[in-house]
Amino acid sequence: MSISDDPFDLGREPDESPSERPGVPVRADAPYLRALNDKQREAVEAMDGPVLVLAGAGTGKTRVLTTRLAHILATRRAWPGQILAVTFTNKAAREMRERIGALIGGVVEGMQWLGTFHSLGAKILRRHAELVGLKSNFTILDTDDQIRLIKQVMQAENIDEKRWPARVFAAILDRWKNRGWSPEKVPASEAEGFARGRGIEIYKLYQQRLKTLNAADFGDLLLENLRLFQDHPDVLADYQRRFVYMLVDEYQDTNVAQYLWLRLLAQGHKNICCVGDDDQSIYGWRGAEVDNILRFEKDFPGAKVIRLEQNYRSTPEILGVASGLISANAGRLGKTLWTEADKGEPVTVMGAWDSETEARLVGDEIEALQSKGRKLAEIAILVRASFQMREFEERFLTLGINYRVIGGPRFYERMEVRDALAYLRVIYQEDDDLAFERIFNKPKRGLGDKALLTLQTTARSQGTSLMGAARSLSATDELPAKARTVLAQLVQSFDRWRTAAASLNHVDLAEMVLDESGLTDMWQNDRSPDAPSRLENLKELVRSMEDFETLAGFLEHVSLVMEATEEAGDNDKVTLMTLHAAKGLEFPIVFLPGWEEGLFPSQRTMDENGIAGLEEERRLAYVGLTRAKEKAFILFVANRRTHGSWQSAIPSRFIDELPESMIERRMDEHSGFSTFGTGSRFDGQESFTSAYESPGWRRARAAGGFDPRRPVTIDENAELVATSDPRVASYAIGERVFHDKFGYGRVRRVDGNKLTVEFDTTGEKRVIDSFVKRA
DNA sequence: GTCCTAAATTTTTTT
DNA sequence: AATTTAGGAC
Repeated sequence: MSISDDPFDLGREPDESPSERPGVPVRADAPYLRALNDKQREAVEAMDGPVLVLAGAGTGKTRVLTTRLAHILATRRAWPGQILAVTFTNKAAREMRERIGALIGGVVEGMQWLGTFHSLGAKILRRHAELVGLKSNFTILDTDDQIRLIKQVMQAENIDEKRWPARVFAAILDRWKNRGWSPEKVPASEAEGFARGRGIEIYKLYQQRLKTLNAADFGDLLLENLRLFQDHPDVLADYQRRFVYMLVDEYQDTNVAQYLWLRLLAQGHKNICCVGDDDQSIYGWRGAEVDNILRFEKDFPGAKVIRLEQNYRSTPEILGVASGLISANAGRLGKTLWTEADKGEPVTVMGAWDSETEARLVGDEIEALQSKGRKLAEIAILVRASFQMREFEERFLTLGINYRVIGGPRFYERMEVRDALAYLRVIYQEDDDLAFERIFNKPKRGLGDKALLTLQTTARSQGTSLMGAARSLSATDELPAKARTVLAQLVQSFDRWRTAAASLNHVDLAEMVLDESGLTDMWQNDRSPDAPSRLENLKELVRSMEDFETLAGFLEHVSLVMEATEEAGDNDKVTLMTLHAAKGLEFPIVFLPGWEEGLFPSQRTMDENGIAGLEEERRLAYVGLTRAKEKAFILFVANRRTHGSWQSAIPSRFIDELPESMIERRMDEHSGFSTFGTGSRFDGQESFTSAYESPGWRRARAAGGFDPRRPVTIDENAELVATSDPRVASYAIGERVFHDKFGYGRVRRVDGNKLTVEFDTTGEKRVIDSFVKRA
């Protein structure tokens, strides 16, 4: 086999040593290199040995990553199949694939090792599944399955679920796995807190159950890789040889398990390039260790560290405000972002009376921007927590502003979709008891807890799966005749579907299963108002399967990606999402609402992680600000509703940390603040500050000795709250009303301030009277 | 075994 | 406030 002239030739053995492919000198004026600045270029051309690129927000990180990949390929230092490129999210992986594709064309198809940690971990695990006690078609459990399984284990161990909830243990287990701890490695001190120190025991039993179910959870995708590499050095050596170059995106977000995985794999060629920004580390709650980035030079001796500090995204004002904010953090590697961009507008800080007003202000501002010719697609609203989205949605519906929510409730998590998927999972992998359990009486077949218990006992005594137990039980008389018949029918159906799966394509199979299982009928006969949309979702599920070659591929996608394929049509819409979801994106105009103590920074994070938690929140604020290219708005309110009751709030400490010279403070005149202050913001700087000194807030501070971390519920404000909520006269039964979200409807029942309304489109709902208007 | 009512829980962020 | 879960009645 001779080396082809085409540097992107795919027909190469991936195991060739790099020496067989001498690098081809690339002209210094190669177009893709010319487009880079000096630092970026240095990062692209530093090919040998470990490299750490500290890339500040907006400094062209993705461009460096993709160009570096293209450069490796163009200089023939490695074939596409010899490059491991790993990202944190599916979105990032997709984007990288697209951008490399744009740079080098179809060769990107050969990059079979570009993906998220989890998808690559799963890929490797499937290849060697038998070495860790799994079969290659193992199921990947999601959090829901995981909790159900933990619950079962704990039940069998007679652990009081009330006292020690399974979901709590799931979180602990997740943390352990993120740290790379197998049951033997969990320090005893860690396990003391849960179920009188029986945590490790539960962990072990849980892992045993996973093996019998032929399943792995998210953490296992990496942990089992580590075990595989440790127990089978030959397998590890193979991958070490294979991955000539390694690239890691968002390195600051890696957890210990991922770090160990990378370190093992990098020992071969040692050509590992990690790109990250310690100031954008926002996943500590999920096990990310900023330490990984801080100790890079220690772990990879001789590492070259390159800093990217020229920002191409934002105005000097936005950059200045963001830098000023983040400088309040202590543990940083330290970078100074600079820009050549022209002076822009200051960052606007706005206060509002309550969250409803906040949404109104943003809505008004958006309409103003629109009339200035800005597109809705240029605007994003980034919130700390998804519950904040509701009020914006309602406001936008009223104003007729188109919007899109990123990361809302996920398609594959809907009940009806999960049920359908469970059928497919059982067909594909018969030992998937969790899926079997989910649907063995869905639609209702007259099988219940008793039948399940018998199945489980039989399965355990025979050492088989529930399906196996069902099979043998249909031949004995342990179950009542009726249940036995029904069960036998179910087993028969699955046998039939499995046979069909061999010859039928997976889309037709899914249609057949939906039809014959009775799931479709079940929803067709359902009279509840959301039944039609559930049916529609099932259709959509079948449609989405068409994008995949095989059932296996589809199921893998569902468990690893969890998001439906994006809807077509790039309409002009405002984007509404969480700050976490916004990382890596940019928008000309960004709104950052909800900057109040307790919400942002989040009380819970501070309670759980103290100063470290606070610093992570601050980084989150930094991420939010640096998403903006031209203009950023920060908002806070004096009153926010949590769990139904109004709570007064004080502005986030982050607002005090913004450099005064680059911000503009603006009060909403109808917010109620203006009545406290000496005047509106428009005649001077100090009036705003005096709003902080308003009687309400002064009392708020006095009340709790001013603990800024804990918003105080102030009774003195009660009457003010009441005035913001004008009493609406009660409605009469039969009256026509209008609701922002549900549209027109007719009042059916009145319960104090709660109305039962039959909405024309969405059916009967219970709503609060102040949420509807007379039609 | 199914259906209804009462109570508990939720609001962080996600592979 | 709204949704999910548990328990009890039928």
